[in-house]
Amino acid sequence: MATRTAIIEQIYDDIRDKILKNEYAPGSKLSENSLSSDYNCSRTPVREAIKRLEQDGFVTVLPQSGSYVKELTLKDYQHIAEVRTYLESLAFRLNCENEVDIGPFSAILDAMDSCDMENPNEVMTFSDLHFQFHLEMVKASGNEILLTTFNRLNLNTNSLLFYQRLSTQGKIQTQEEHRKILDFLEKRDATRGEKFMFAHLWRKRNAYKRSRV
Amino acid sequence: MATRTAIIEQIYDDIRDKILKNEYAPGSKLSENSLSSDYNCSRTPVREAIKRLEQDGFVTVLPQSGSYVKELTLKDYQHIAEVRTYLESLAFRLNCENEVDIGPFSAILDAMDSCDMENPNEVMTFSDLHFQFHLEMVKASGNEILLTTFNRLNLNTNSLLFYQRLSTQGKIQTQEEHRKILDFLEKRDATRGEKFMFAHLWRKRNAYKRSRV
DNA sequence: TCACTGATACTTGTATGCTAGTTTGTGTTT
DNA sequence: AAACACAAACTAGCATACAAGTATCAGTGA
Repeated sequence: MATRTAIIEQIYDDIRDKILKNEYAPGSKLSENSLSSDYNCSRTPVREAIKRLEQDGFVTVLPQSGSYVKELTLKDYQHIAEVRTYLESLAFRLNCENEVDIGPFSAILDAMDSCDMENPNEVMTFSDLHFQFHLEMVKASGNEILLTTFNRLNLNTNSLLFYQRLSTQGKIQTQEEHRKILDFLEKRDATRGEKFMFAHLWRKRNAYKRSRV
Repeated sequence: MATRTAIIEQIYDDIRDKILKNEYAPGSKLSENSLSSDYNCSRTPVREAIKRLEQDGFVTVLPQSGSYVKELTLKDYQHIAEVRTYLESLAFRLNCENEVDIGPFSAILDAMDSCDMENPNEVMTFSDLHFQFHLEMVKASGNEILLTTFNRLNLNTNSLLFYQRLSTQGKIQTQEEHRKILDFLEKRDATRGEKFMFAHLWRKRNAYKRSRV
């Protein structure tokens, strides 16, 4: 089977994950040599993985110099938020049309509810679940191209935490919105639900836009 | 400078172009060997280009077997049309916000007007310009991530021509809609314009959806 | 005639070597 | 001490060699 080609995939996913989780900090170097020894393989698969990451905007490659984790500007974050808003609005509409089961979504929201926002660890869990909720929305749509497109957006931890209200009060407000989104989804109210989903995400985009110095 | 790495870029663009223009037919084989002799280089750059094309959904790579131009199903076309609709709606909104100059757009529409739809050659030109119009809309937005995302959609000739009304009558109707879009853009009427742009594109999506057999 | 088997010629996957450009650090000069 | 120049060490770009899986086709058996 196609187990061989999975090496590149695995390296790509791994590095991407570490970038999104800020384990590889923006600006830090990704050397083909050191990575190839990390993964116990030659430079070739590492190289292809880095090329893919470059294509997706996670990495900047300077020829004959090195590959570096991309440092995103506020403008980049704004642009990503804009695209994201529209992609997720589409996802919501498709989910209404497909009459998807809201069970999995409810489960995530319930798990988020039980996070204690005074405990930093659980705040982290809350953020992870928050992203899960949105990712699930895209996955459920059944549009593979939409999912691929969404996954290529550099939605790293920094971008996700930006202007997030991580207090207990903030959690309550966020969850209220999420439950409202789920209500619209349950009622298959694409028009009003999409509008609400749009507003939910576009607000963040506007935060990026305003915070330009 | 970074002239070396441009080889991959060039090969990628070239193959992508040929796929979009149906010069490489869906299902046809893209051998690394024959391509590397075509471009007078080794397999390495060709290979990286193909990997990128695979990532973008233009090519299917079967391990130890070969790379093939992806054969898109109606469902794929539908999915692409869905994503496209939302991306271009975003582009329109951004163009309103940025108060872009409608001059270049008018120029394209004028050129389209002068195409004789009884002449197959000019029908081709009309289609090219039609795509240009939509691409320009995305380019003008100033959102690089949006542009990259849009370019990665497999909007090939087949998909673009599908259910296109290529008669003189069809041209008139299409152009009316385009001029209306431009009107909204000139008035910076993001809300109503976006709605119109959305309908303009979503109709095509629905055509794909209905034509499922 | 058909079904199966096996060898062969293909394909891509991976490793490695070489080249050319960039960075860095050291030693010299002022 | 500071600035410059040069050399050495590092980087990725690309070519090539080998490994391993896949498809094809001829030949043999029934």
